[in-house]
Amino acid sequence: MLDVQLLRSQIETVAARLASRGLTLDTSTFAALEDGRKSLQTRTQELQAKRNALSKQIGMLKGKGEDASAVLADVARLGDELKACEQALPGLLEKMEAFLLGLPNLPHESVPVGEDESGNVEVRRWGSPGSFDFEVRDHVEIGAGLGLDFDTGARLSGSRFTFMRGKVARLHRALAQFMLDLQTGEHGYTECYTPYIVNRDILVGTGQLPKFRDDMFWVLRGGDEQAGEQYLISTSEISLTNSVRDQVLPLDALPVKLTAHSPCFRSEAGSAGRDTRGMIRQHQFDKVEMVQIVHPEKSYEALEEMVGHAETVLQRLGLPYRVVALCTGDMGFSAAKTYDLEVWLPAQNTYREISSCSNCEAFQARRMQARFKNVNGKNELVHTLNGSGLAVGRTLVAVLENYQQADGSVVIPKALVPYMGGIEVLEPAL
RNA sequence: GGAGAGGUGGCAGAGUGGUCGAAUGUACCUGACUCGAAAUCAGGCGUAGGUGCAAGCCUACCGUGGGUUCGAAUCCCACCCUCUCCGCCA
Repeated sequence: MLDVQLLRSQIETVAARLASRGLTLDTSTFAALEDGRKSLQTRTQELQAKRNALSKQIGMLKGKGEDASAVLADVARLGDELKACEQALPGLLEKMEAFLLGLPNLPHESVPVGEDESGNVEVRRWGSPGSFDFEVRDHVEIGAGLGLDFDTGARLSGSRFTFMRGKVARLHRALAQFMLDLQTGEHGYTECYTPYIVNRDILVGTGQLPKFRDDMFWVLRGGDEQAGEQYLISTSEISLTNSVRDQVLPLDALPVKLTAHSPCFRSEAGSAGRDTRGMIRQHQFDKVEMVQIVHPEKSYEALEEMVGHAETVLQRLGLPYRVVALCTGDMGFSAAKTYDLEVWLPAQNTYREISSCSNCEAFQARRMQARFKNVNGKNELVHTLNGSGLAVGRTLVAVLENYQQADGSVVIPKALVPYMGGIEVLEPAL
């Protein structure tokens, strides 16, 4: 959420910065809401102050045993207008809140301006795509003999679900374990296990709600028709970041660095027809997520660091990738700046997103009321960052495709061998 | 699921309709005393929001949401959470 003070004082600047994201700020709606809010709120508070003062008088008079009927009559005169104000104000404040909750974050000044992904800027490349002296197969073909079973996934749950058995299932687990060990053991993140089902407010905190409800899976508790719905997390960023909501952290607690391996559930509304083959785009996938809660002055430093943490995973696995700075038009709702990591997929002959690292600045912190005590002893909003380290399913795809052999086997990257119980090559069963 | 107890400021803990945003203790900060510290003494010390150049003034907040009342931490209703015991259960 943007700082409402900023909108009040510099609406044109805000509008210009949002325009770079392709969003037209409805300044007249804001102005109308703000005018209404200001007059109604000040009037309400004025009447409340009068009522409180008169009520105190009544208390004093009655305490002394004197007649209070005159004051009582004064208070009664406030009645109707006060009641009307107190009834109208919450609705107006909610409208204002809803307006603010629907606005995306302001892009950082260093973000390249662009309309869509074609405006993204490649920052660097690592590794070079391998050459194959045979026709490369995609992960669907390679995986078929290794236990990667899309038919069963579809039979159980429909499209965009995958069933894995045997060696591929183990490889999938090995990848997650390896990533988690790396981020906790070498990069200083605290391993977490979080709920996968969360309350509505939690999604408002990180920005999935109210605007992107269609992207979520939501659930109802058995037997209780009255209970509100809860949501399956679409990333553990949600539960990790919200772990500091409504908190005032001591200065020396920063930075908080958290990581978790979790499933992620996404309805992929609006993605019909995209990446329908294979496990690039699934309704359920695993991810090792990194989250940092940092001092506002350190957040851009932390972003660079976090990108490095994600890159390390790809480097240890020997997977070629590039780092891309997303442009204003391609960034996510909550982000002020985002780097994507794109891994080389030989079967697609292109780089595909495998990690996304974002600095959300105070955007989420303001929604969550996540603060720290600054050097002056004042409460100040933290900055939050999140990044994938990495998406496990897509990493599995990348390993299968980049390490495939002519005979259909797949060499296990050295870093994973210990996690595979010493297995160095996956041989197809068929 | 059943029975009971409870949710008040960083913590502890009072407050049962009227100058209560809340006693008191403790922690913390500032000052005094001290060579320094401890002890002691004095003062300060919640959050969000509105308004104002500012000092300040004002509003809301005692688990959450409603209600009664001129006035609610206090009374009423619903819900949530925590703890204890029992049942069930991976």
